[in-house]
Amino acid sequence: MNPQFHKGVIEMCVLSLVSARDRYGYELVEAISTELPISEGTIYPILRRLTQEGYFETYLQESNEGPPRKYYRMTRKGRSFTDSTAKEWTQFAKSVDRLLNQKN
Amino acid sequence: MNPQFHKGVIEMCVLSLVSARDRYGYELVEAISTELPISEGTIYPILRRLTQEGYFETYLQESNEGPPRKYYRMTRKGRSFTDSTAKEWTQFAKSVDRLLNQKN
DNA sequence: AGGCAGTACCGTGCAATGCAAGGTACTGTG
DNA sequence: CACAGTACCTTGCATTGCACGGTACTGCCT
Repeated sequence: MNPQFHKGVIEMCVLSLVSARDRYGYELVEAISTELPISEGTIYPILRRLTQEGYFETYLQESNEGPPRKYYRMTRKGRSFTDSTAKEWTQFAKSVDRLLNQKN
Repeated sequence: MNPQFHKGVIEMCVLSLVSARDRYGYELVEAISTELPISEGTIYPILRRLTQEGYFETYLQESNEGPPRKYYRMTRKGRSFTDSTAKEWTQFAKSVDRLLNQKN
C-alpha cells in the first residue's frame, strides 16, 4: 500500500470513529488496523493535535485489562470539522476517479 | 480541499494520464487543474522523478504556441507500475469508505 | 518598436505528516 | 516471577506538495 495515500486520511478516520462514540487510542489503532496498516506512533500524535485544536476532550477511565485508558470525546467544533472533512474527501475521491478514467 | 489528501495521488494521476497518451508537463497541469487545485511546482518534480525511475521516456517537440514541449512517453515498466498503483488506490478508497461508515 | 499575456520549462526551501524505533507501566497467566 | 497483552507516550527521518522565483519563446495590441 502506497503510504503516501494515508496522508490526512488517517486523521479523518480518527475523527469519524470518535464521532460515532468515545474511543481510546489503542482501540483506534486496532480499529483502523483492520483496514489499513498503521502503527501507534501515527495515532497518538494525531490525537494530541486534534485535542489541542479543540476537536476532542479527554477523560481517563480505569481498565481491568491494563493501564487506564484515555478516552476521546468529540466536541461540537470537532463534529463540524469532521463533517466538512468527510465531504471534502468524498469530493476529492470523485475528482480522482474522473482523472483516472479520463481516456484522452 | 485538504492538501494532504493529494500526497501520492497526484503522482498516480500523472501516471494515469500519460498512460492514456503522451503528454507534456504544462498540459498535465491544465488537465489535473480541472479537478484538483495544483501548481506547476508540483508536476515538474514528479515528472523528473518518474523519468529517473524509468517509468517515462521523454522527447522534445516544437510548438507554434511557445517554447518546445517536453513530451513524456510511458515505458513498459511504467505501465505495470501504473496498474498496480491504481489497484492500490481502489483498494485504499474502499478501506477508507468502510472506516467512515463504521457506526460502532 | 515595445510591452504584455500566454505558453512552457525548471529549481529551491518549507511545512505537514506517517512511521519506525524506542521507552514506560499496569494486569493476569503459566 | 517472567512474559504476553494492553495502553500510554516521544523523537527523528523520509516523502511530497506547494509557494515562490526564475528563464525563454510566440503572437497580438498599441
